[in-house]
Amino acid sequence: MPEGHTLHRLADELRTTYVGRAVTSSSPQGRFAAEAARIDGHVLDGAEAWGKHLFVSFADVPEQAHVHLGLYGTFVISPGVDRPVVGQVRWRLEAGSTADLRGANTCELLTPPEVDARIARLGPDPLRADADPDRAWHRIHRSTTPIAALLMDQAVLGGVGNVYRAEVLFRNEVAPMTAGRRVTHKRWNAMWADLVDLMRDGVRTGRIDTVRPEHEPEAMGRPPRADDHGGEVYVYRREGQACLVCGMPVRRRVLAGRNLFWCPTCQHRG
DNA sequence: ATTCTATGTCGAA
DNA sequence: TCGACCTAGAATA
Repeated sequence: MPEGHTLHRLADELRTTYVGRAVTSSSPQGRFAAEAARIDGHVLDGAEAWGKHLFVSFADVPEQAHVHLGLYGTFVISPGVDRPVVGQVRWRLEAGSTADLRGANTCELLTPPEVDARIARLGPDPLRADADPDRAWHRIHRSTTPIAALLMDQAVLGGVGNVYRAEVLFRNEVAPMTAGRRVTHKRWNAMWADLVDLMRDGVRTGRIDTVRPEHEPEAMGRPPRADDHGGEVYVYRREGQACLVCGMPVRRRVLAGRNLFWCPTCQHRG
């Protein structure tokens, strides 16, 4: 479930579990074997997320491990060591606990300049205290690209994925195909503040929950739903189902190769 | 047994 | 805009 909150949560978990400890590093699957061996036995001294990218550093190893989970990668930490390898484990870290990386789009060692270059290509990340929303605004307010596409562009904003994109547009009543230049500065600031709240909540809970209390099914006199993607949402993957606010069927279209979900009635603003 | 799908990104056409 | 790629579980046959 990799949007930015997943990576920040993972960085926190890696620090808590391993910082200051010498780790065993291996690549059971083999595709990260030479790199894993360079790390083996070194003390993990940092883990940090920038958008959907994770960087892990080790004492006396100049390079950092750079991980991107892609669409379906996972990095799962379990108690204990010497656990049986299940499936394709690209990278395994062990020190009291075992962290198994599977299905990652990217797992590589980068030199410090390469790390800096990778981070420099990312827009501001709502989960980072040093993020500047005006950097994103600068790109948005001069663009003819739909705001729904701009939100997904990692050079505009770091860490927002398909769920947060759909949900922040709904919560701010913004029509997804509105050109960036038609979005007001005030509305952008509200969307940014909303992303900060939603994504921080996501880091805390490990889920994406965006439904306000007054729209919870119980509050609306309906039975609770069980979304299968780890959270309660207004529109994401709810095509054809009734909007939780107005009851109109939620719509779907493909935009830039990704499914976009929205309520045509509630989302009317630019 | 095979196909499909997924909260992502890149590069070729 | 499209296919390729990383993997596993669900859906379909």
